Amino acid sequence: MFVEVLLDLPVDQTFTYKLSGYESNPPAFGKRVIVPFGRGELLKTGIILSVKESLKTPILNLKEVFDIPDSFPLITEEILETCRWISSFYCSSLGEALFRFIPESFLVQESILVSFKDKPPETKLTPSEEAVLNELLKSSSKRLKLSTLRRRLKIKSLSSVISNLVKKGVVERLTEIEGEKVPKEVYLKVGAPCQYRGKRGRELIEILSERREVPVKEVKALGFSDSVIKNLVEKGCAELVYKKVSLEGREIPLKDLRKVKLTPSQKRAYDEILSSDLPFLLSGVTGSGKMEVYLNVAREFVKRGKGVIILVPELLLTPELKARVEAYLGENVDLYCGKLTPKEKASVWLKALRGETKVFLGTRPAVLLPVKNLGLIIVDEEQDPSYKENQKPYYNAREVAIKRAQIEKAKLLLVSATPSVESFYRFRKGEIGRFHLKERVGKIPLPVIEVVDLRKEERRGIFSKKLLETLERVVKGGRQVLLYIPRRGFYSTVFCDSCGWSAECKYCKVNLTYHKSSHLLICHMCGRRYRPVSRCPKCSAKLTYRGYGTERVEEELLNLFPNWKVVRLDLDTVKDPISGAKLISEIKEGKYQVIVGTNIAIKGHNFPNLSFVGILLAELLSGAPDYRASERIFQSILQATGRAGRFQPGSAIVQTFNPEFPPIKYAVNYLYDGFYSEELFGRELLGYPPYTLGVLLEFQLEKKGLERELKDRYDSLSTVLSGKFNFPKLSPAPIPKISGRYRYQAFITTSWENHLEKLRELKGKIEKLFPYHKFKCKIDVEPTRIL
DNA sequence: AGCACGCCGACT
DNA sequence: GTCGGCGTGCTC
Repeated sequence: MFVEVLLDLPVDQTFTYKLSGYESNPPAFGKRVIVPFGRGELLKTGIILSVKESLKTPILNLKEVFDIPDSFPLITEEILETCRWISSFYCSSLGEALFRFIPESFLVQESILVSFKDKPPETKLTPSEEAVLNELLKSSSKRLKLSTLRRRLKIKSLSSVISNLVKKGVVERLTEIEGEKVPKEVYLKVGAPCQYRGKRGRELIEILSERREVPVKEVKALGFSDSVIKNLVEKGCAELVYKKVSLEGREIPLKDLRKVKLTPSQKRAYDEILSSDLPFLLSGVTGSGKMEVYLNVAREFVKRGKGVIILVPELLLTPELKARVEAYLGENVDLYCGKLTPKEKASVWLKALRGETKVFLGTRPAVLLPVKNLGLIIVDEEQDPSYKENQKPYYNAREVAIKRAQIEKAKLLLVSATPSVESFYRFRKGEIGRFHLKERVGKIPLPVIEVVDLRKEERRGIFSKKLLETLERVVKGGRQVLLYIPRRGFYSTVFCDSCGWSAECKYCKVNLTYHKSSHLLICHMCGRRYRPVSRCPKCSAKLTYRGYGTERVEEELLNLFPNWKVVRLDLDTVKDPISGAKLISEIKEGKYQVIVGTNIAIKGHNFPNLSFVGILLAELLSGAPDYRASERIFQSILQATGRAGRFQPGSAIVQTFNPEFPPIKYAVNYLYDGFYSEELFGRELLGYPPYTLGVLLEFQLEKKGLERELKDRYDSLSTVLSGKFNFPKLSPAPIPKISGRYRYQAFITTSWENHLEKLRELKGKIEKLFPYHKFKCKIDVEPTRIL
């Protein structure tokens, strides 16, 4: 018998292995296989793509399968097909696409141990060989993992050094599979009847006697400590049961559903979503209750026995959201995101496979969970750029969700207060349905947004007089205020007014950001720190600090109003979800009057007492001067101002030097369709996405002096593919140097016609023209960041 | 991606 | 003369 195996390699190729004697655990599509690979005795984990009784064309030197660890497939045909699309659209290999989603604890981690044979070397050893031997002698077991040696010794071709040592008979290789097989789940059940004195212990016994077996995780979630469990087990009152996870699903009874009454327009949205055959875009102003609508849709699918995936852009939102979703659906919800431990990921993956959990809430990687009977994928905040993965494969989870829903014949629901231009374009073309909720729930009016022209208005520092008056009025009225700035740091740059010099990172050539609290200049690219300077090193004029971040706003505000309670919400104060959640609940309790925050502050939180939002400089919202600048300004203004007055009328002020700029004009007047129409018109005119498909090519030079050659090769690439892609001039990347490597880039575009074929050709040509050891080339299809 | 093989310069 | 640098091609 033969199996065709997919491995985690950057090549578009599968490998065939022979096998015999697997009657008890027959090979099948989707099961894992452990196979030897390469010249050494390296073992790798692969996925079986097909099983064959015989081969049409014989292959020489076939190797034998080492092991088939599972009795069930780990992936589905649909997941594989989605990965096929990911690999062709995002220009990666199939293996790279699939193995990015499979939890790493399912894979063989390390396979070679080196052990010292305790024999004096007969021949002379090279210095590297000596070093390896010394490390082995130091270790107590005289055994080391290859990865440990690599970490400690930093020898480049370590495996050849070891091969030589093996030849010289000093060292031997041992193979060991470390990769966790199916993780075991631990359950607790009642043991021999006994008198237990502790109060908590007796409570636990009572719970256990009601159910046969309870997962230990659940017991801990109920607030029983490790020591209680340990004591009970030691006394024999309870028993631990280790179970290898099986694919038999356990039915979990529905909890009581929370009754939700939809408003008439919410009900219309709900009905349209369910009756439409198309993927659907649910848009609506902030506070219009989009979540109630989509959770009701999800509930309907759960009732029909279907699985649901809800994608959110960031983890910070999820703990609060999980409780809310569970209350709505009366279902257990599992979280899934990159931050889980490998074991947790494996466990959630298996629960999805078994159908034990039906609803999953997660970030990017959750889009390919093997949910049993998948019926619905919801992409909340679909416009969010964090759906784009910035490692290979550079996929956008929203696009993968659309593709997967199509393959699985599942419903797709995009949700956003400020949809992406791409989604609006799809709606215009009739590819997706759309419902727009125009009003807030409870007839609370949208905040009135006032534009302040900074060229005309009287100012005190960074605040206009009008903004200050409003701030005072709102705070005195006992309400909260949010001042929104899209950056962190105190002053964004250190700039000389007389000669134009600015402080930049020596290695990254990016402007440094001054951080007042640590009194340091920090490079946000590589994290290097520098001492601040007070005089310009070029012309020795006194330096002006320009731009502003959250810290400066906080300080200037406290100078004007020393008694106010001000809180900063940015990456510096919200380092992890726990501290973030704490700050957020403090804000909700009314501990602060003013919130000075970056994007973190405006994502999905509802601060009930917040009634005023100030945007200090709308121009900053563009992020970078690329073709998406207008879109980002429009979205940010509506996202930020939408935080105001969720439960009682609120207002907002947008300060700008440029009040006539279309995205500002449309946003402050809530002219959604007007903005998207004008924006689409401009994109079409200039040949930008979504009318074209954009690909960002980024070249990294492995050493200096290759610029000429790179330019020549880029020219020949553009000649070979001239009819297929539109090639601009090659330009230095916005951050031209990262850790000593020079970077160049080009944003090329093409029509959507035959795009997969053209992308395949592009990838092939690039691999030929740009040898990897000289130029690292990143192909980023539909990038979210160009500058 | 790793890894080995093979081909060139600077060292005992 | 050999050690080790990097370029090239293969992995069932």
